[in-house]
Amino acid sequence: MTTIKDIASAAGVSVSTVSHALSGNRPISEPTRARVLAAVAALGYRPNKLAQGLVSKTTRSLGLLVPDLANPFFSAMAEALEVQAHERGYSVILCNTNLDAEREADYLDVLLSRQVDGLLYFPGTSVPNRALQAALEKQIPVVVVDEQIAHVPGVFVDNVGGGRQIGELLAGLGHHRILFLGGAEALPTVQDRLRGLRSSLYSAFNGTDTAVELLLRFGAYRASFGYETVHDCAREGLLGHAAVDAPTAIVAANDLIALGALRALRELSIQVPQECSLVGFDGLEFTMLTTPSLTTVQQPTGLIANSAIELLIDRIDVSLDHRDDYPAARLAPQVVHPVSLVVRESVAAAPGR
Amino acid sequence: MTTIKDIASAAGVSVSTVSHALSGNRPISEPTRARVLAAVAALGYRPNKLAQGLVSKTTRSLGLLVPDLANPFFSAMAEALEVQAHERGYSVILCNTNLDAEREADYLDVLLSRQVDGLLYFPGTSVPNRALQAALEKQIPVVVVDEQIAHVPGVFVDNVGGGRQIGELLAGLGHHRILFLGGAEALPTVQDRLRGLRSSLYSAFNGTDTAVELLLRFGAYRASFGYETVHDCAREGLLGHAAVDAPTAIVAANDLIALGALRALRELSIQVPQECSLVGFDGLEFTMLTTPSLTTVQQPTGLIANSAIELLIDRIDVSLDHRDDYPAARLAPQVVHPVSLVVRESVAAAPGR
DNA sequence: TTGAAAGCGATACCAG
DNA sequence: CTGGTATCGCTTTCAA
Repeated sequence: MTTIKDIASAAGVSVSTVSHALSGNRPISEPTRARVLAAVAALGYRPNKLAQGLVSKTTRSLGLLVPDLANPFFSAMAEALEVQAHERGYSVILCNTNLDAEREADYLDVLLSRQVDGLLYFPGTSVPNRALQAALEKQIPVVVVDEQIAHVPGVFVDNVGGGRQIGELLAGLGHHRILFLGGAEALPTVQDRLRGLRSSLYSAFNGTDTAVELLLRFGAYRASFGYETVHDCAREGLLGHAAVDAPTAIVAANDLIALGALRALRELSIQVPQECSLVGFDGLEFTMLTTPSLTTVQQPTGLIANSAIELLIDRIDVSLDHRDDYPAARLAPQVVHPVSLVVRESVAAAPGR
Repeated sequence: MTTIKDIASAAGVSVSTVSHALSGNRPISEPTRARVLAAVAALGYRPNKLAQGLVSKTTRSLGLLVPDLANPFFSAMAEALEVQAHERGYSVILCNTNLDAEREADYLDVLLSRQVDGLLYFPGTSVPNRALQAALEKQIPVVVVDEQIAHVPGVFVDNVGGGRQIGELLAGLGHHRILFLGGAEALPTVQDRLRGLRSSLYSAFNGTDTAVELLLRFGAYRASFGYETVHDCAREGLLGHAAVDAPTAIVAANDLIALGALRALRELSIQVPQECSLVGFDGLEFTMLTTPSLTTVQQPTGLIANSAIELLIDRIDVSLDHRDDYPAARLAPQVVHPVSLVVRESVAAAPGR
């Protein structure tokens, strides 16, 4: 392994000269710099980031805490975040928390001991995040992605607005009996999407003689939840051809749930969208490939990643500059991105209208 | 930030004692160790991995070079690999190469300067991997995942066998005109799957008066390729109700391609499986949720990840022990996992038989 | 414009 | 069983 000393002797200069020639932190005469650069190229020198980090107190690395890469939304976000980070010269340490508080705490330890400059944190769960709190106490820059947490900088989408758009679409088509398949009940994203849906439905039918009926089921952001719940509902007589007053539309809190529901509806021979409309959330790629293709709310993953990295790196820079009076700079900016409804085949007018 | 010195003074011992009390590298009297541990707990001390790595020449970190996390197979593998690595005390640095040789080289630089102990490498592309060669020359332990590369340790599946199982299933159902939708033509995984398919078809129909007709199309491991190619074929009169001697089955080189193909077939009103059977490869979760559900070859992602991490860590240990006579230990073990065909709704007997 | 030397936070060797 | 100290590879004053 070739070190800065090797370069120094090869170029016939001191190590400080080499260091400065490479960092540009002080003027170096052109001939000297050329000799250094030549030696670097000749010996294939690569500065040791560990040593650099040890003295500079900064590693240009970020920790990415994500609940579950098997969820395509998270893997899309992970990809986008990593690409953005790399463009700005940061490396990403990947951590699969599996929604497990113990694992989270564990990872936080590892990341801190690896001296990461900042944390990208996906809550994904509704339990009060001890790990997140610990990180904040350690004064390490954190950006929460995909969820709003008070007093913590974050990037997320207008989930209420997304829910509202769904509601407006469905109300306009005459749907007023709707089954909502949520993820975990306590999840803010689930609650927000539901809130938007509910409010737009109520205001749409306000003053008319049709009553809004919103049937709620909660579970998890997984296809199996959608699949099983639809079958459960059928078994309970809430859904199916024999059911009276069955919902005419199903709104899933994310695309995975919708996918599971779609499969179950097919098994129950319930025609989508003729007998029952179906809407997802996230805008995953596969939603355009299902049969029927899925109406969904598109999340701008690239933009989210963009703002998240920007926010985080800004905070890192701030905390570097104001190492002492850090609390003074303690703003908690929140970036909200709009979402857009993508209407596809899975939605039609309510039957009998 | 609290350092080992702080612990030493807090516990009233020397730094070496603290170090050894924590590492267990030499006997420490019980009372002393207790005092050290108490101080550690009290001050929330976490050893700085940078400093540790600088002296110990090992960082317990791995680089994961993956072409594209948007592909669910890769994200499933990434998740499994990271979980395994974490269980063994290793952190994973995520790198999205996007099949771009320049990015790969770039990442390799970063990873080397970060002193990773080893590399998990997904080729994903067929171009001769300069980055991989460079890594090998640097003597850094590498394990190639998902593809066999001569003289490089690797973990992959029996793609030929998977192709053969597909061929046997289809031949048994009377399919002898088959459209194969490959990924990139030069990809070994694509070639192997095709080879297995072809050989089993030929041997099944050998000696009969039915001729095997295998139509080949190559493109990329993406849904859009499957979608567009099926439409192209229809436009060319190779597929569709008007086509004479249209293939009775489509074999896609992976599940994404199959998903795209399924959608296109639906748009062409070609019934799957009554008019055309469809088979994928990878065994992604969504394949059981499509309509019809997809027959596919299941890859054991967990097992693959397991062997890959094991292989890599073994090699790391070896290269640590034999730092000098390393080439002597230069075996290139290759682990092959079997795959299993999962038969679902998308396959039926060839029409008219 | 350049060099010498003091650390960064840990490990491990050498004494005692 | 414990303590001092050189060292890892680099950045960064401080002097020249």
